[in-house]
Amino acid sequence: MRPSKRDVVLDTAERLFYNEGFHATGIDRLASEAGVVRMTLYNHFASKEALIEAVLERRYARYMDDLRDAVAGRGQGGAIRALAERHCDWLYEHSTHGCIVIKAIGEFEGHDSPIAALGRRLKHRLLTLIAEAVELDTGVRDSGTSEQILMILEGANALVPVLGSERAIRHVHALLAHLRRTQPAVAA
Amino acid sequence: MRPSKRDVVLDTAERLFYNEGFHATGIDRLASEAGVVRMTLYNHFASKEALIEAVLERRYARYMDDLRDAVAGRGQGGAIRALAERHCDWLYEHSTHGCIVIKAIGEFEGHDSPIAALGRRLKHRLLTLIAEAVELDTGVRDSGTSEQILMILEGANALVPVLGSERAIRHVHALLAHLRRTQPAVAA
DNA sequence: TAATATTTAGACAGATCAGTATATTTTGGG
DNA sequence: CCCAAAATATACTGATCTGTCTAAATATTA
Repeated sequence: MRPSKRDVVLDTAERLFYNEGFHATGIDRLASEAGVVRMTLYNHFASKEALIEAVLERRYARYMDDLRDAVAGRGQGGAIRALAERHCDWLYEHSTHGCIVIKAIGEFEGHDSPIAALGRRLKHRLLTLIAEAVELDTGVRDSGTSEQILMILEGANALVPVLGSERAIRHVHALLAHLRRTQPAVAA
Repeated sequence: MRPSKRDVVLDTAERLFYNEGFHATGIDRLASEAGVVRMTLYNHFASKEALIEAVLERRYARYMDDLRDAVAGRGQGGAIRALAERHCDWLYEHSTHGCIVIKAIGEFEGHDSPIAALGRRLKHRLLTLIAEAVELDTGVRDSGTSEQILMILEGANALVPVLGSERAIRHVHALLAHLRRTQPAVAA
């Protein structure tokens, strides 16, 4: 059973939106690259906006499921490291242009678009996931530490296009090591 | 002597590009908001691309001059903190939507546009400035630490639209404190 | 095979996009 | 005041944008 047209459209949209930007990717180009006619696209998605939202939700669900898998099982003293390592894997394999959600917020926050609102919601979900990992790891719910870890991961996302994945990943581990050394509760 | 049309165009372009995005801001809208006719704009800038580049260079020159001013004079054991504090001031006052250079890279890196190349160049210049501050502060040229500081600042930029300026700023100081505590050479 | 759902082809809409040509008016400096 | 530079108004390209309509062709499924 070959993939449904809907999935092909989503795959192509994710690739183009991520690689070339949301405004820069036109519907015609998108449909053409997906090997689909424009009406098929509009048959599955009400508008370009709806398609963008679907892409963001699907990609981020995949990403967060990966993080959850990495954290699962890891009890005290390993959850944070496992989460960070999985994030770095994702960085290396799928995020050579930074974070698609940050890019979406950047392109759409001006007009308080629902896309930007969705982007912020997704980041808050990620923050919740990190907070759960922190609690699992240290036994303490510490929103400050959680937000600092998120900040490190976002810094890495932003710097991938500037420094490359390898250096960004190395610095994630270095900064987390600093966190661990000064906050023994977060130690590995 | 009132500001030249060229400056008015640059000011308006900076505001619109930053608040609403580069692709999302059309030349007509831009000229109209600047109180200028489209031909005046093209009289001063060869193309929209050239205008974007001029905006990025001008804004980032202002930002980096601010950082340089903050570092100047601060010798051993204070340069990094001064730089970070000035960055946070900038965050609070001018960067409520994150960093314009990151946004530009995000919108244009797909087509290896000269705009994205300029963005990366500007970030490398910032990295150089940070490395000089680190050397001034600790006496040692440490590119790893410099890149980690840059990563913290970029993480803060990215999270301003998600967490707000106040929390982003607080976490910059917290993360730098962790750096200082584990690397005594970077101590304040 | 027959009924149904999906996909296609292709034209069309109205808006906006970046950029140009030209002729007129306004402005500022000597 | 005069001249040159700057800014204006206006019309024009040709391309692209998102989104819609309809009718024919193709798949799927019962």
